[in-house]
Amino acid sequence: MTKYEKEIYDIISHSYSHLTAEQIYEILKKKFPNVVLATVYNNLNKLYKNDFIRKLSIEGMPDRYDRTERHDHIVCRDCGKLSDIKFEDLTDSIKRQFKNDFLSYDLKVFYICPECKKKRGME
Amino acid sequence: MTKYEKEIYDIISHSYSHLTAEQIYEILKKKFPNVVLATVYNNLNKLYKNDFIRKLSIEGMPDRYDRTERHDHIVCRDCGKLSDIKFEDLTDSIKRQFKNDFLSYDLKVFYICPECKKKRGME
DNA sequence: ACCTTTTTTAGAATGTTTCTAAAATTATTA
DNA sequence: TAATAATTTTAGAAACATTCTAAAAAAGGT
Repeated sequence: MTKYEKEIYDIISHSYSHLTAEQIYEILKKKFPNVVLATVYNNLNKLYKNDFIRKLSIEGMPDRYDRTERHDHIVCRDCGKLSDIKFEDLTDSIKRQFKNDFLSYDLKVFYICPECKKKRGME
Repeated sequence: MTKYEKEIYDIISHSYSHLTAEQIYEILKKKFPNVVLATVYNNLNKLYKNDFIRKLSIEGMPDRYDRTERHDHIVCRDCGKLSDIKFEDLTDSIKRQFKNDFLSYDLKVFYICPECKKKRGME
């Protein structure tokens, strides 16, 4: 792992906030003021390809990067707010159906977060 | 529902191929040569907000639109190819955990499709 | 030290999606 | 039905995220 790859990996694996490339870049700049956004993307892609990090695509927002430790997500359908949840582990069940022939899975539960419920006027 | 909203809804609900906005636009143009891509986006957003269609965000590809009928997806981690699968229904299970307070969920299973396996040289 | 490979940089380019303001259409009301 | 209001569509610009390209810098190997 190169310097930046390691740094970016550390940022993601110690964060619980599903950072965007831009946010990672901002964090990295504090320590390495000369680093460039393309470097962040390069290393994110490399880390993702090698399964060191997860990549989350939420409809209508930039991609977010996450630690690989098994957990699921709940997403507000109105504002896109993303939080961690831990739902039952489906690995074995999926393995059974696909005869081990899968890498990972991604479960997203959609809801309306309390703030957006207020906005919508549905208490 | 307006004319285009209805047309777009029909295209999506009769298709099993997870169309992009661009693809829907191309289909629509055959019947309405003057329609414009922004109209497609407007109506897709409206349909999505009102829960008439699903929206699928796959890492590194344009959003895709899908019928709401319950089913899941399997995605090739290398090329992004998307196919329908039907995994056990998790609705009740999630309902139990979230006390009915959720709208829907989205399960994506990642794998390497046969073509990409060949490319990678892993038969 | 020299050559090779990999990584980073800088900035342009690409692709998707949203935005804006005007025009067209549809619905409402008098 | 004419007048007005509200909604939808258009056209094109703009925004935003991400990738690409070529050169420079850094790291690795002999």
